[in-house]
Amino acid sequence: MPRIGAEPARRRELINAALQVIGESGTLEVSVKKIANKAGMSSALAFHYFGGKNQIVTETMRFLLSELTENMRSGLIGKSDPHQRLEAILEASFCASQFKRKTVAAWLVFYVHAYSSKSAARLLNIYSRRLESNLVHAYRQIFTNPSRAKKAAESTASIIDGVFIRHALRKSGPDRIEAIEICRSHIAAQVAASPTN
Amino acid sequence: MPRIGAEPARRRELINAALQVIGESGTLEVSVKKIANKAGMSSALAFHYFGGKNQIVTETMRFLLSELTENMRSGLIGKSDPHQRLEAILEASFCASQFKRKTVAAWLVFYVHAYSSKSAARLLNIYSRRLESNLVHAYRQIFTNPSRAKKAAESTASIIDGVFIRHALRKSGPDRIEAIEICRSHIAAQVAASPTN
Amino acid sequence: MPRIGAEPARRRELINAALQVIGESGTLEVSVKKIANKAGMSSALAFHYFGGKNQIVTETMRFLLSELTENMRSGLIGKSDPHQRLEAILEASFCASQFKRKTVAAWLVFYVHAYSSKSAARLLNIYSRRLESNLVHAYRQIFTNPSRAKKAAESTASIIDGVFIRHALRKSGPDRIEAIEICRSHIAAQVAASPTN
Amino acid sequence: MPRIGAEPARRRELINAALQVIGESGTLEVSVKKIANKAGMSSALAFHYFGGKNQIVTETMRFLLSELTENMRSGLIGKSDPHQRLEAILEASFCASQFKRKTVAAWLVFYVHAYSSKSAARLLNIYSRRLESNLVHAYRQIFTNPSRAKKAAESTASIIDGVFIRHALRKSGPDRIEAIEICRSHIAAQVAASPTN
DNA sequence: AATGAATGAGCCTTCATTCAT
DNA sequence: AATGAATGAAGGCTCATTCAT
Repeated sequence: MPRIGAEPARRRELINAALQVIGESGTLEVSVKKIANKAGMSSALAFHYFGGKNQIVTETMRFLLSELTENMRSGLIGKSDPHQRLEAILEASFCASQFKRKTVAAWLVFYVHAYSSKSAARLLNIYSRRLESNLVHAYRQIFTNPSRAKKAAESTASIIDGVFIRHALRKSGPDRIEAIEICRSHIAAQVAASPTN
Repeated sequence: MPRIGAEPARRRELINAALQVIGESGTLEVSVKKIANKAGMSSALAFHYFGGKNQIVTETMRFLLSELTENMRSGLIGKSDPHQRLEAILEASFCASQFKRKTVAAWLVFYVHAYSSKSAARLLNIYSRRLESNLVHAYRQIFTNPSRAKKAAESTASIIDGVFIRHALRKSGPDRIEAIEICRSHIAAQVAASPTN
Repeated sequence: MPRIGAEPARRRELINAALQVIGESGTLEVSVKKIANKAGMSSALAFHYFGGKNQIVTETMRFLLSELTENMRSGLIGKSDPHQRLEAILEASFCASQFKRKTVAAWLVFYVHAYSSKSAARLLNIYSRRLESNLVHAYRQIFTNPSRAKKAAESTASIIDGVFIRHALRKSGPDRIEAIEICRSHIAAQVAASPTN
Repeated sequence: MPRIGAEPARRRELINAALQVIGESGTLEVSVKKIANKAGMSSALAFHYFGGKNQIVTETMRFLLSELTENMRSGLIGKSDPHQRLEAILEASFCASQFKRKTVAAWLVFYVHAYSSKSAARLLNIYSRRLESNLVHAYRQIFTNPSRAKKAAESTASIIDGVFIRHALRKSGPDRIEAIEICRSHIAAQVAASPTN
């Protein structure tokens, strides 16, 4: 997790601007100039700080993921009950600060970008594995069968992603309550369906 | 060199090429020239047939969706048992011909594109509503409570999308058996969890 | 004067279409396709008939000029009085059929085109000399001094062109009555100013 | 390589180059690249400074007109005698610096361009009205009848334009002495023809 | 630290033109 | 006679990137 706070404020402004612009346009096809100008600086300065468009994109993605990771970490602290932990994971995944239309759109853009960008894939992978590990860990305490736990984790990760992507495309903007509810009931169904495992 | 009456064939070739190129690159940022060349023609001809890059993209998307729709339609024909229908929906959603890495990637690209393109959103919407209507219809026969059916449909649609997107990013390429299995078990859990509804 | 009547009707239609399109757009930057389509044929056929865009333009210009020339010729026939002849020249120059906004615009376009096109310059030159010769001939009968006649002719040709161009740019469309009146009074002033010459 | 604070100079160079290129070719169909290269810079820089080809053209036209306007203004300063003023208008209209073949050609091109371009028409209109107002003002002091003055102004403006356009197309290049002489004698004839008005 | 100057590369698109049918 | 197929060339414009100041 890069400590962005330690970087000059200008980098933060730029990352924020990138998030805005990418989120608004739903594309990575945004010019560095547009991002830099939104951050109130010249594009040359953006290059000075980041070295290139790729890096701006990568750092912006890293920032988004690190926020999510931090949310999850802090939400899980001190909770040992698996159900509580699953709930915390949902809360973090759809946390109000991130589950806004523009942010979700940026998320999606990065998600797809990972398909063709190695560095983006790496970043996403780290986050993805952490989420899965948290899920597996929780489900292990619920299902005695490890393979069952693994499957439940995979399935839960899938529905989180699915709900995410579907809500991103809604004109009305995503509704986090509803999103969480869908995932929560998925978890409940999973558990209920295999009571003795 | 000019082949007469070649319009339909040429358009198909172009759409195929677009699918390839977009699927390979995971982006809409591909030049018309690249697509046209892959289809064995000059970019000028591509413009002659489609009128512009947007139309190429739109038509390609339409093609993908129409294939999916057709798969679903033919898979559902003559099945009245709701469980069979749900299974058919899964089969169609992850049908072997479409659930290939490149196709899935193209799918994803279009999916995201719909965020910023009105015509893409419209196309996606039509397909999306059809899927949902099929799901709701099936669940209505399983759950007496209509609201329960609606929720199950939404949840199932979500997990299908989630599994789709997750498998798209796998280096190893998507595994349709596994994908279907995850969704199938989600459906089973839904049903098992609310036996009396 | 090319006998256009002897050419296939298709050429005529094409020339007419070119006149329309050029007159409407006020530019030679119109595609052959647009012209051909306006004439109800494919651009390939236009090429078949004319061999190239340049020829289409040249022939169209030739047509316009030949019409003008014919008007002038028939208007002058049988008139020997110089004042009557000058009046006939004005009538022909601003003849109702040609002095329409679109036609005048096409005229202008060709006029400017002559600056950079040899063939256009040649055509214009022929017409220009004929007009001048007609003017000089008339003025010779009015002014005994040949140099005075030459000057009057040049001056009259100038004001005809000037009135033409100014009326071309009017939003309200050119007004031939007014145009002729200006030229007529110019002629009168010329004559009145040198009564004894 | 970058010169700092070069914007105004660069714009001027570009405008000059545009004038050259347009004047040489007698057409607006000149690529921005050609203009920019003539000005010793890349086309991208031209776009950077002007934003588009249209603006380059418009600014070039504006420059030409402003020069003409300035010539007229300074030529009229301190002159109150109407005949002197008319003479000054002619001098300015055919001032040596502007009445060169290439400049006149550019003028013509812009003139015709005004037919299809709103912004060009606007620019031309401003200049045109100023010229007319100057002419009317002078003739009002010569003719007591205002309608007579108005007609004389219109007629003079016409002959100026006509002489301009005719001289533009001469291979030998325009001859300002002769041009002025024609207009001068037109004015004289006007005045002589209506001595008591 | 910060920016305007500057450009090469590339993209979408149009067009005149040719050719086989 | 007539046209769709096909393309090379060119044009306007954008953009990531570099550099001097």
